[in-house]
Amino acid sequence: MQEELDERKKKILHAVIRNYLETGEPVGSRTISKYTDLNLSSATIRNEMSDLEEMGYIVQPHTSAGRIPTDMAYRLYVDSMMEEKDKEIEELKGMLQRTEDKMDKVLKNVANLLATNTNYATVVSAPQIKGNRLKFLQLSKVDDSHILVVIVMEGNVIRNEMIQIDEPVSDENMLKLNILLNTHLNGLALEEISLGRITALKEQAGIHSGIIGNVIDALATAIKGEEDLEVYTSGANNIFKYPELADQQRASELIHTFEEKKALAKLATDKLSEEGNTGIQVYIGEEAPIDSMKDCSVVTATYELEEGMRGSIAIIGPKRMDYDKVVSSLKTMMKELERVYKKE
Amino acid sequence: MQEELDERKKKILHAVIRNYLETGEPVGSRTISKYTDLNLSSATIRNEMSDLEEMGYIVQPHTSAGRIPTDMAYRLYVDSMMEEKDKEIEELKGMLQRTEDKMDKVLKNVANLLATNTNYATVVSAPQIKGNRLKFLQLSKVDDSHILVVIVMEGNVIRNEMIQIDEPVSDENMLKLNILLNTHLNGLALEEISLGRITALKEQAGIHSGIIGNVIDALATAIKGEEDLEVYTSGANNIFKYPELADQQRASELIHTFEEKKALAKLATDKLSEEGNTGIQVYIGEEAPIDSMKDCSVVTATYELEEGMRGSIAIIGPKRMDYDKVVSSLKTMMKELERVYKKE
DNA sequence: TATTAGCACTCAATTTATTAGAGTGCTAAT
DNA sequence: ATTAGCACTCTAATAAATTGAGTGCTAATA
Repeated sequence: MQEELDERKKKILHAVIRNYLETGEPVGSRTISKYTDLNLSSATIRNEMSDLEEMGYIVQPHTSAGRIPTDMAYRLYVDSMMEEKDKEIEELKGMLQRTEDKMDKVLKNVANLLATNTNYATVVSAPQIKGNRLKFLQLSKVDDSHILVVIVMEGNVIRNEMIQIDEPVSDENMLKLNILLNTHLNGLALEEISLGRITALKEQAGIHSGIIGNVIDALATAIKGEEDLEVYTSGANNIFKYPELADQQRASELIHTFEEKKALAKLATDKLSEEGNTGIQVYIGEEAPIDSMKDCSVVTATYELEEGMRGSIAIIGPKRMDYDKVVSSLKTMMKELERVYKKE
Repeated sequence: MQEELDERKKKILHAVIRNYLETGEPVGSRTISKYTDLNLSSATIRNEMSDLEEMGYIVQPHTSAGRIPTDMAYRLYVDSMMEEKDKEIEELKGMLQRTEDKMDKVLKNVANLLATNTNYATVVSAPQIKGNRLKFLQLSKVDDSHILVVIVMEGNVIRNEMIQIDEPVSDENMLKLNILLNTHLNGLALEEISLGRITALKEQAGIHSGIIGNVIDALATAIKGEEDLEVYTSGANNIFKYPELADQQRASELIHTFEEKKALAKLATDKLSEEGNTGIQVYIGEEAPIDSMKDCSVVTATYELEEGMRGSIAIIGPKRMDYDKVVSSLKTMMKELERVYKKE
């Protein structure tokens, strides 16, 4: 299909897209003829548009209507026509400044900021830990039948697990257990905790060897829990601002997807694992890996807090989303996020 | 206004309500005349309905339409006409059986179950701790500039806080700090940690008195964090199943409320603090304390896991919700929840 | 040869008119 | 007290008419 577009066609296509982004209505030849600085009559534009349609960049929803851009046109637009406009989003900067240091609050905040700033729905996934190495363990006696296991992993991710025990453990023994476990397990990744090691540990634990098993289980569930990914969403109701998404069927599905969050997690991690890609991805319509988003565009970005701690942000809106703004918002936010977070 | 309703009027009103619950359409006199076992002609019904309208129990959306119940009628229905029908919901039982022991997972699960079972939107608020007494503290050295504070409160609620320190602390000193803090603070509620106590602690801490301040701060934020209430939602998209709620305006507002969760938390705790009320509350229309729910009914229930650990569940649907089912679902769920949770 | 004015034609969307039907209130008969 | 019967009302559904934005094509123009 598409031969190269000459300069004029590009300009016209650009005008059609921009106009459609603003209005959400099909764009007619007369509009373009007035809108652009090309000074061409509507008839000429019509001819050109006819060509563009043939090439697959625009379509008519019905015979006597204006044109709307196809996914292909958006793709072209996103790939080549995008101009940065950082200025508008400078305001975002510094808004993160005085936030708490609790990661979940920060991320929730990021989602909110982006959602209100862009008027699209936003998804932020918490960073995943790559290696999942154990930094240290801390057992504490809660009461005679419960022990609290605090697990600190690399990147200072902390998990708590409560384990039940049959008979009380003396304070000295608690101390011994702590030392025993830490000397043997610290610095290990989950995969490295072999059955052999566990048996060795148990032998050394003497009377309380049963507890070792419990601790290992706790460790496993904690690390596993770490894997099923926190996701923060905001601005889901923004979809109602775009008629093409707001009808019941679609809205219901989208809201459901947002509530479920599972599919979103997938979306977030999808490109995340790929090679050193800190870039920005744009999925247009069917390109998105989620069914309910067939009529949306999704822009995702990957951020990295420290080596191995990477999460992602996705912004979901109608296909006619303001790609420029979204992309630069994301860029600013990511820079800001990394800056704030790395300094502490 | 309302004088007492005679038996027949009650029956007719009941029929109107039930019918409207099912269909969502205004109910005409003929329908009632066939539907009930009263064997009255439509004309008679008409007369009675005219009376009921005058009394404020039903209204006509327009002159030549059937009648729909007013909030007052729903109120009457809920207060006096409700029959239990536990059977249908037996299936709910046991579904909680094999869940994990992580509170948040369980509650999320409860929300899901109720939402799918009732087809209404569901909100579950995590239990709040009444006294906020400190069970014990545990300081652990993470690295030379960070100490992890693990805070265990009554009811085995656990919080982690990371504090920064200027100079490294030796292992012995860590141990001393731990003992010092625990001997002085255990069993205290936040309000009881006076400035006097803090100063005394600092004196005894010697070189590391600065850390004491940090720990107290950590304690404060942890307990404060405990206060701003976790809320789990599910089935928000159920509102699209009821045309009277599904129009853009309303849907958008509702979804927003659901996403925000703040207002919901309010809703949940609203009646919670009141006297030993383990009962079920029904808010109809304007009765609800949330603006966006003017056209909804809200049924809330309070559950108690152990002394002082109380949370609440709310189910939100159209005014014509199936009150019977919702109430008995809630009852079953609450029993189940308390049973499962109290046994461990 | 590229551009443009002009015009007939198309088709969704809006408006207007028409009809159908559900439901009421009232009256007179039972 | 109840009910059959009928005129009346008003929404909702359907059909018909109108509007208007936009197109494609052709012939004139630069």
